[in-house]
Amino acid sequence: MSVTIKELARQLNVSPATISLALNGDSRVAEETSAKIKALADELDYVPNNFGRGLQSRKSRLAGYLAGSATGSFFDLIMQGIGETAAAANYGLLTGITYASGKVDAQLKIFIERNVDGIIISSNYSTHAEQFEKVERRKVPMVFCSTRDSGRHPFVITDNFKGGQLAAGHLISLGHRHLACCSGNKDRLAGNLDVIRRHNLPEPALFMEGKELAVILKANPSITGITACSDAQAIRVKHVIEGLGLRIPDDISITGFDDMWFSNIQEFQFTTVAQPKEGIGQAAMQMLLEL
Amino acid sequence: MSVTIKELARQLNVSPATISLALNGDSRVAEETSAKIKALADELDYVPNNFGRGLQSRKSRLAGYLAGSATGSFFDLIMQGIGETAAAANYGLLTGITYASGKVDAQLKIFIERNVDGIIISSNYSTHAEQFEKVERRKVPMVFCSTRDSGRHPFVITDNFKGGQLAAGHLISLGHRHLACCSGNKDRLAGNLDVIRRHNLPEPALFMEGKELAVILKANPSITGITACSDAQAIRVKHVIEGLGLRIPDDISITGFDDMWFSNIQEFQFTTVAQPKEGIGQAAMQMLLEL
DNA sequence: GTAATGTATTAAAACGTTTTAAAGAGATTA
DNA sequence: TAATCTCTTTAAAACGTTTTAATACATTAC
Repeated sequence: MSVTIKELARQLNVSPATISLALNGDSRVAEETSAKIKALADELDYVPNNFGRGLQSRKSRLAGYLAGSATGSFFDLIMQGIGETAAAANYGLLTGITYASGKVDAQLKIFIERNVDGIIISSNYSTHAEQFEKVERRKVPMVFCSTRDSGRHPFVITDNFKGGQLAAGHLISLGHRHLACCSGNKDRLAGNLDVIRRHNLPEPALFMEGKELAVILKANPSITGITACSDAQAIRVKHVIEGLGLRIPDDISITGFDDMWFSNIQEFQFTTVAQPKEGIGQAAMQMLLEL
Repeated sequence: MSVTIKELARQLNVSPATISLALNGDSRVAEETSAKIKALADELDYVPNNFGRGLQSRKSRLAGYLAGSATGSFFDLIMQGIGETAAAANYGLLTGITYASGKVDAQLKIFIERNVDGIIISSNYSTHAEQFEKVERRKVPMVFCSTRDSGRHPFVITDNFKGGQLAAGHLISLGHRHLACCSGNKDRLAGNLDVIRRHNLPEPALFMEGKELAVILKANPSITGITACSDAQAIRVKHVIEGLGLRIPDDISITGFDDMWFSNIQEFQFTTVAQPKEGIGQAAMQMLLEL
């Protein structure tokens, strides 16, 4: 039973309308009255009731974030970025972790029922096209985040091509001439190849997983640099290499691709291409706010 | 401009009250009428407006989760557990990541303004006692999660003593007789000691960080088992050991303590004491629901 | 045939805010 | 003195739901 506008009005012998106007900084209300009202509101720790307010304004000042998983330290930082930007704009962030895709529907329903003003989605459009169309029909703005979408919605993603360029470029600048590249991400690989070709270096060997890599390394001792396509893979690669009796970074250098918070544990001894995950989240939320 | 109860009422030539009762499964409304109403609601994709509803019921069906950080892969799984349980109960989960403690206040305010029905907190009570007292005064239920609190609130934490017993017990069962134990967590260390003494084994060496450990290991070659007090530390310990020319697990075994999702990457070659983080989150949310 | 009981529906109020149009009080101008 | 203007305040309606007490009608009991 918290204090309401009516209560303030009663205590100050003034109408509820005046209270509302004053607290919203409307210039029509006299300086003196306004000051009195704000003082009392402060004293009684008045907090506007979002139900009443929302009913009128049709805005919940709530955003939803739908992610497949909270773990893997990828989405979490993105979420942190989103949350930060949301909070700065006085928005609450409703999160839906749908590690099982059967829950997408349920989560979206929860979002809709709470009248979220917009939704950020880190999940493929196509996988849940039907559900997302339902959201569209309700005219709830959506922004896709670190996923490409149907083309109808704004989205924010990492520039993987550039990331690939950075990774290969780093190894080349260390003096490596012959590389092995993970072919797991098309754009990153394209970035790798672009730089390698610009430097007129030999075509890199391509691999997908550890076993394959071991074979390649044995057959091509000239390979001294490896671009993994995630940090998790970099760790596996490191293990394979050590298993072959080679040392890092003396014999071979590795680059990862920033998907984990722990890649800055220096003991891992590999360089990673940073993804500005918080920045991605911030950008996504900013976009949403502008809709 | 979505469809409202009034619209349904208009189309069916029935009063809004009847619609409300029918959709809430009140037994007073006739079977036939109820069926008709539900059918139309379905067809028009009616979703009750939470503002109107909340205004009346004073319930938002929203819970808040306040955590210091989304990263480190500790809170994220807890959050997942909370979110899962919340969703199952048709609750939305509002998350506040306050990596900078200056934001605790702002986040709590956002929660309060959205009329959350309860808050789960993974943060020390004492650090923000003043803010939490404000929440208490508003009679918003709080549950503390993986943190001990003032004593006035329910809380859920891992049984660290038992975890310590498990870690030391595991090493002993592998045949290790002389251990080094991390003294970073009081309860876990007590668990370690308890098991060691029960087995009448020599007192373990205590350490806090890597450098210290290196000295200890050089001085005590009989030490072959190490209990680290987190997985992150286990990795650092591993690096120290390898730096001394010892091999894992041939020469020395390590146990970690589950704080990261990646401890199941088998290349790390250490055993970790699992914390049921999702379970912790689920339990916390369950508690909150019961308040 | 009247009264008591039961069933299905509804009118109206309430929840807390914002907004619009109007009212009231002075001051200024015609 | 009346008409106009400015400045401040307010009454009332609206937003969408739930709930309470009332109503209308049919059935059963006496």
